[in-house]
Amino acid sequence: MRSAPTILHLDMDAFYAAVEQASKPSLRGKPVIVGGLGPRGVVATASYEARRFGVHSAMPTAQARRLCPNGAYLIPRFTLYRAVSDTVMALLRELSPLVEPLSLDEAFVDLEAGGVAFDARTARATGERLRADIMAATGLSGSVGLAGSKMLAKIASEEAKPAGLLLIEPGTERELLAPMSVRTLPGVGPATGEHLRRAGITTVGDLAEAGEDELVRMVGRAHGAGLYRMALGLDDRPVVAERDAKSVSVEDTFDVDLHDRVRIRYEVQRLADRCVRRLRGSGHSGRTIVLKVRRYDFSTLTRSETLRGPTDDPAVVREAAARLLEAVDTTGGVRLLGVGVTGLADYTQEDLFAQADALADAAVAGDDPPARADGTAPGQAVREGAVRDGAVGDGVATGSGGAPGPDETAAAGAVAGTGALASVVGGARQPEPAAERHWPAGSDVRHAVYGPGWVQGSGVGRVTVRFEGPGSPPGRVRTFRLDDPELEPSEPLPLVGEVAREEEPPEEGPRGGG
DNA sequence: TCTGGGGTCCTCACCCTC
DNA sequence: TCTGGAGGGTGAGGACCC
Repeated sequence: MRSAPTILHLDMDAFYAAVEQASKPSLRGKPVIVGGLGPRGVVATASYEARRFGVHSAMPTAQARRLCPNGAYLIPRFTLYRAVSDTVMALLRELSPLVEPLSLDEAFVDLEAGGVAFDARTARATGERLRADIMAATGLSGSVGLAGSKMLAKIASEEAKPAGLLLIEPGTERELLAPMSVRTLPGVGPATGEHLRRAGITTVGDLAEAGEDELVRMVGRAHGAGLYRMALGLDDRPVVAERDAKSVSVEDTFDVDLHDRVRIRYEVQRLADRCVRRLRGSGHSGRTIVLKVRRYDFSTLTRSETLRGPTDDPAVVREAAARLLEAVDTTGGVRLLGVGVTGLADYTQEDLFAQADALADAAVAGDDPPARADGTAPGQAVREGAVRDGAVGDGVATGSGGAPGPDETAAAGAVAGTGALASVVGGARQPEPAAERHWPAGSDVRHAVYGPGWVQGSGVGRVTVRFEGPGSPPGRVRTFRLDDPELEPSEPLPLVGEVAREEEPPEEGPRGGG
């Protein structure tokens, strides 16, 4: 615990939704919900306007739609969020070399290590300047908490929301914390909160009064001791700039439960490949392979297998995942499958995917994907978008605000999400000749005549586009055929500063175009 | 129409070795 | 040779976070 408030916690306000409002002028001041749009999607972020209707993070999107039927429901655009986040993190690194990002929209900064704050006054001035700099650079607001420890700085930024700054003077912690709910403390979620409530402990003050022994008895050694220290306002965790990843995993929730064992095996193989791609992308190999299965009743089980040594060989991970699957009863249906690797080590081998592809090309008939549950030809809808970009929600953002198109309906029983499609016929990928293009709500597009815009909704063979950008006034809406050749997916426009370069040919969009 | 995705950390059970 | 405890590795699951 430091004697000066030199730990800063920044939390961007309703980040994803705020970025969407900044880039889509017609949504400013309106309820915006970003998340999975499929039947099993959940809300990632809701704008403050949407929160007034009771919509919040982690709520099923279907429930959000009932509470706020007139909100704008958009898929997440992680490429843009990452770019904005990079800008914000760069501003934080100007304050100190010790910056610990927690996510795209949150970070701790050790101001003392940057030599910019030694007392409350300079810390506060630094925080205010940071908020102004972020607003100037991105057009977005963030909340700042300042305190002598990470826990208190985080609590302070939460209390300061939205668009505020709160400094907790060292020495006032216990008094400040005492009346707060136990749920304020990091690590106290619904289960622990309920556990404590049943014992009559509802505030941080109650926690401190209960004593360490009692808390350890109730919630376990590590958690109990940690809770007691936090209740006293004690937290000496340092700000850590770099953290090593401990595991890599991918998972998909399916719009409709899978029952066909052959299909389930096939999905596990695909997930294993995606997982290894990500593993290799991060420069790691790993020793323990984990299979995750969530069944029709939402019960979740994991099975794992530890190898003799670390691997990043897709064939090895595929085989291990397949072995693990054999030990799992999937009767009744499966709503989610996941494959992960833990026990990471720092190395990768040669491009084993290229080798595997070469082998597959040489023996085309050897590894046919299974027939789809709806009876269509094997492998007609293999999602490529997910492989290219492991974005959250890729597997769940099926709906697009309107009625599902024919392809969506056809795929519903087989493939969650209908991103860019490619054919795999007899093992060789071919272009999808007749695939209907998919326009997820919120995605960026460019029209040859009307310029840049975003998809407001699609369905019944039509896509509705609003033509506007971050710097423009609210734009007009136009409707096109789904296969309009003048409409293309495009990259997001920057929020502030750099003027969009007109008429530069758009690169292949993150969701492809078929 | 309930409940995503990618993580971390902790606890407990079980097995094996010393 | 048998037994019991300590401790590490492994596997499974729960809770939590953003």
